[in-house]
Amino acid sequence: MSLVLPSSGRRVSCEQCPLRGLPVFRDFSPGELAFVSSFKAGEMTAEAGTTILSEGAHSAHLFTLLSGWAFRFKMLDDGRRQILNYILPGDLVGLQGSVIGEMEHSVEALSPLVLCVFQRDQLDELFRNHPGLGFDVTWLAAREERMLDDHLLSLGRRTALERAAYLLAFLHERAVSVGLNGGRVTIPLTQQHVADTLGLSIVHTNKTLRKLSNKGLIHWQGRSCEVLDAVELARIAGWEGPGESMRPLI
Amino acid sequence: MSLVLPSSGRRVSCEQCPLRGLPVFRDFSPGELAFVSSFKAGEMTAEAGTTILSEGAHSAHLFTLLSGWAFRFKMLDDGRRQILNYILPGDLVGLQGSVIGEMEHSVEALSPLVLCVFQRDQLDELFRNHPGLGFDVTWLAAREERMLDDHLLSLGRRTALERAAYLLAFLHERAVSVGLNGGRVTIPLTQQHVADTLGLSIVHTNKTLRKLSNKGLIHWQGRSCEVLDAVELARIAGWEGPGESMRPLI
DNA sequence: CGCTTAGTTGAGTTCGTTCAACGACTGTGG
DNA sequence: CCACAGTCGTTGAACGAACTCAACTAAGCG
Repeated sequence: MSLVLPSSGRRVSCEQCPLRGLPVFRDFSPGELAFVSSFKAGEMTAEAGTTILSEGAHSAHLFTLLSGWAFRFKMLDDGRRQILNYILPGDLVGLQGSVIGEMEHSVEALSPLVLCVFQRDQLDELFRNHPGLGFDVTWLAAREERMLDDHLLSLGRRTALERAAYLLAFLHERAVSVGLNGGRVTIPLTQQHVADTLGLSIVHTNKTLRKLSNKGLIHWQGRSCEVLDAVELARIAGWEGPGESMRPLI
Repeated sequence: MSLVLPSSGRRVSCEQCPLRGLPVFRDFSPGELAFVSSFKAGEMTAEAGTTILSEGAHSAHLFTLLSGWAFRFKMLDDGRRQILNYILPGDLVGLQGSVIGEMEHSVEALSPLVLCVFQRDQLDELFRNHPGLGFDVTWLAAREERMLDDHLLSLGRRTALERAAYLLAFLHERAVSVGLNGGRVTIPLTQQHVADTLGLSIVHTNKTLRKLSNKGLIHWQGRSCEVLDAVELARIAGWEGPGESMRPLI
């Protein structure tokens, strides 16, 4: 479980960023792109299982995930864990900590990661010289807020089966939007992660996933889940989908 | 249940704003204050029970709550309701809708409200001409995100009693921070609101609140709850508190 | 005075939990 | 190469927390 610290060597230039070409991300002006490029201090890689940021830390960095899957979580004193949201390519990581100060949640890698590293103290400059990008940061924060609203609705008012269906439809949709569908979508997590996301015990999570499996909607194997019928999952959950158009990529 | 639309008449000037003097709100520069003042298009009042913003709407306005209590919520098709968060004086209302476009939740008044009204399309100007205020908007979005993280932890991993204790300690703390403590703190909500916040049935909510009542931690009467021992409530919930210093007021 | 809303309480049921045991798979060291 | 431990997933059985149903009180309001 090693974590490679910010390297000066840059492998992916912002102009050539493989994410930027995706249809979900809005076009940036040359000026914006140049600033983001200069904002980028380097790259960081991390193995699966690594903790990227921990609760209580005052990180000097802000990240954008380039590739891989990660998740944010909080814990109670006695060890109970709640996964708050998942992080996919194109997502900002550590904004809360960068803006307010101390982190109040931790971030862990589900798969090997590559992250773009930004200096927290250059965020002021971003707001000062590129108001459009400042607005974009707010936009991304509002998007995260929306996802959390959806999760709250799920935890508070959906049954176990509906919750599981929602989560998998949600992750499927996000994966597809960033092009992680080589024919099929495979989500790299364990049933323990699902349990800690849905607020269920691991035993009942297993039985619930089995029901979805028996209906032919998902296929669980090893440490990952393949979504076979996202439309039916969304229908079971009564989930409308993200209703989201294009978004910025910083 | 009438809702008084934006009036040109301004009763409270930003410079004289009764909230601005509170110790939780950071000082603004004269320039910032002048801009916020010009940003303010008017005021709006609403009676308890009024819906301020509804899911699916494209509101041309953004608000800051001046006085009163409100809440954000979402509903499933069959009527199940989840309260997402509460809105207290000094909070921005409708930011998600203003930034992304369509509202994906509704907002309802718990008590009579007074709101400052801003024009959504002047938000660009705010980011362009006052980067510090732009940063502040992001700061407030990150703060909301934090509260939602806490709520998720609660719904996912706390017992009914812990959840209730957390909610009341949380609301108490927020009320105190904006000076709503005339000796004691009284929260204007019904047990149905508590149930829809905690993800519990109304019957079980009643029995849970009764336990807190029997311990002498709260006093329920009429359509409101008085918090008697916020420290013990926080201890039961295992809640650290908001860990929050000063914040901006827009 | 009847009507509505909010809160209360008991009884029985259901959903999700804990406890326990087991199989499949992976990596590791002798 | 095998023995072993560790992780992950699976299933049954018993238990408990939270649910639904139902009935009732108290307060507010026309």
